Amino acid sequence: MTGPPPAAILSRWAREQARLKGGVVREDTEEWQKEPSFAGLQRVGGVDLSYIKGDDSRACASLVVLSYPGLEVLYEDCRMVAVSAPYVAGFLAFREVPFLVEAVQRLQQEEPGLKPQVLLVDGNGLLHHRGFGVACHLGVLTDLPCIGVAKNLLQVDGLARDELHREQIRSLQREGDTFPLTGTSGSVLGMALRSCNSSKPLYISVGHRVSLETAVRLVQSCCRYRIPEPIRQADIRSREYIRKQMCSPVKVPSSGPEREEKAEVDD
DNA sequence: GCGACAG
DNA sequence: ATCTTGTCGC
Repeated sequence: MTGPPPAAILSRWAREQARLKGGVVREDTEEWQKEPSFAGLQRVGGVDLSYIKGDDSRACASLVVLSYPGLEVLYEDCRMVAVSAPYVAGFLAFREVPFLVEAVQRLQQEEPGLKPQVLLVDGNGLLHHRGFGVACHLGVLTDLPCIGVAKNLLQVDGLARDELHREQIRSLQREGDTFPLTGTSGSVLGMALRSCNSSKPLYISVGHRVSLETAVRLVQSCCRYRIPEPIRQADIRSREYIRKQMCSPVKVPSSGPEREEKAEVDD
């Protein structure tokens, strides 16, 4: 039984986003953001969740912090989590954000000195049905500068994967080339970025406390491959964590060769 | 009404 | 997100 959630649930979620939306800041708020080469920026974070093929209840949430501009991993946190909310386009935050907030809180408590100065988030920020994607959601809840990095275009406000869009993608010749994602409403919701020699661009949008211009430049400067290193490392580590877990011994609760020393608690 | 729809 | 091997190229 994997049907779409009741409209009432989605409505409640939408209201929750509307409540939080007032907290989004779309301008640069840190000094390093105003420096030509981001002088003063030393740590960039990345978050991601990886799922198990046949299991829609568990996933691995990971948070990594990389040095900047060296892009070496300084901190890693992978943890199995019990996902409850289903995946519904436009409501990704409700599925993934709780575990990411927990990871950020753990980091603040255990290694406060490694707190990232900016976080790259898998998904969109302002480029969203209600102008409040997962990158905004996480940004408001943690008050960390956040940037939305999506691998596919979310079709919203007239934006579509149509022939015009494909033509615009073809126009991105060199890495670093971009074109604005302007909705029917007239506002620029994000930017398509050719982050490397891949014909497939990244879709960058403001999450929290970062301007779109800074977001694009920063993501570009974190790319060794198409996916910016912080997100790529979080992705690699979370799927590796799951791969190992699937090779580990299976625990069977009520059967098995040896189950005799168990002191059964009967009423 | 139907289809499209980040991860 | 995940299912999936080799393979062509720098």
